[in-house]
Amino acid sequence: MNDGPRVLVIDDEVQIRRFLRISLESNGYEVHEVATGLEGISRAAQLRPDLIILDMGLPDIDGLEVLRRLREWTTTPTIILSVRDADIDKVAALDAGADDYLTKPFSLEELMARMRAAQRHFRPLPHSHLFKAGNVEVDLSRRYVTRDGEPVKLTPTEYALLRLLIQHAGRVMTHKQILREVWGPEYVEETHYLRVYFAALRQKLEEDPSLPKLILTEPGVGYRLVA
Amino acid sequence: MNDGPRVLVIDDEVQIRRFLRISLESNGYEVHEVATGLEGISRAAQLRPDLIILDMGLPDIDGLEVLRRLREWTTTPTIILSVRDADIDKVAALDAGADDYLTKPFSLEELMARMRAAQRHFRPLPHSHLFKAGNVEVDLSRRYVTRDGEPVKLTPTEYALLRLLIQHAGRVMTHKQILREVWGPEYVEETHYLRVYFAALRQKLEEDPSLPKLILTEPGVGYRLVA
DNA sequence: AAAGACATCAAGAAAATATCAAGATCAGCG
DNA sequence: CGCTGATCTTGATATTTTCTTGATGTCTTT
Repeated sequence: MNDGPRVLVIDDEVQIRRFLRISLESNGYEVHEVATGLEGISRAAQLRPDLIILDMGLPDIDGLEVLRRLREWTTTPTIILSVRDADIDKVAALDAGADDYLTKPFSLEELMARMRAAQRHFRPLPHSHLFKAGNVEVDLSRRYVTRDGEPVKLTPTEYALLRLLIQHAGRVMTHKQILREVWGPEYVEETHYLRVYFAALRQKLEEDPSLPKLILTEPGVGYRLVA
Repeated sequence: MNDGPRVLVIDDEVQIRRFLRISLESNGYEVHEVATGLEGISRAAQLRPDLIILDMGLPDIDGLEVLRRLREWTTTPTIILSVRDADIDKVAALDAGADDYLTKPFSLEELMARMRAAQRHFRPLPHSHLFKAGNVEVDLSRRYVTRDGEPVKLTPTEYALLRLLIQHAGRVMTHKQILREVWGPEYVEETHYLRVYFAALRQKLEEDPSLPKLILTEPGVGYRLVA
């Protein structure tokens, strides 16, 4: 399993690591494990996990200290495992930035539910990816195109074409590249499509479609979108 | 005290409410309390608390149902209190969108630490429980829809569809996204459902259903609700 | 001036969407 | 238990949009 969310387990007990590896991997997680706090910190930096499971009783440095050091640079959701059930320990861990605190022994079901809950908090805000050139604006995250502030309607193919150009803005894309990306490898000879669809795009986006300033033709080579 | 974070306590036991009010107010929280689930939902909409503490055993509707109804329109951090310690209850609550789950009796210290942890997660989303566009208004907290001030009756599926669009107002939702969210992952191919139900929604909400101004079709892609 | 590459326009084909209505299912109720 | 009304599902058909294709015109280079 190396497709699901990446989990970093920091625990010195082999049995716990083994148990978590088997259980979580069979539930679609990609599990990485280390036995010490220092390893944990460096592994977290390198791995950029989606979730950290941190045992409080580590051989080298205190779990609380590991958590503090992690929180200096990352907000990755972190769930604490501990044998200690006292309030004061829970309070200390949560206030140091833990997202949740489970007392050993814990049930796998509860751990996984709390993992899902912790992960929900981490959803990165839907930053809208904006492209702007001249009087044309494209919001790739919303699939929304405007010209002079007015919404522009594009067909699926037109939009796919425009998006490809934006992703390579400023650079020339050859006929073959474009055809392969938008229509598929079996269409690389259909250069006529390009003429038809670029004409349509210019019609919808250019001030004067016969004197394009945004979508430029590179004769004999391909097309280019100004950056 | 009416300056700190606003907390809404939904619990039918007077002693618990009293205890929480005194304890939390003396720690700088602004505490509001209700005794039933339905009150809780409407109070949450009106008050916009920073945090909700929800008891699972309520006299009118099940706590889990209250949580689900809250999660239809708000992501306010919500901590569950319950007498039940079984995994299955915890898992159900956390998967329904709870941020944390405490078993009674609990310690005030731990509760407050978990409250602080839960609040850290809160990223206020630009969601309101009221949606308005054109002559249509939707109150998500009451599941109440009006057109020109007149109540509109929607079937459960129609409402689920509308709610999804509202939660993503202004951006295109693809056919698959909609089908997965409203009908479930096994329905992602049933694009015909979309036609039928969008027709019904337009019939009920649009001025002229054949010239929709609210629910727009993006051919080949999906649908979009105007923002 | 001719050839090759590109642009434009338009019409038929294909795909996607809208509409209408009948059968199936389900929940509440006498 | 069967009835009733509401909702969901399914199918048939109409309408709209998009894709594909061909014909024709223009520009540039040699």
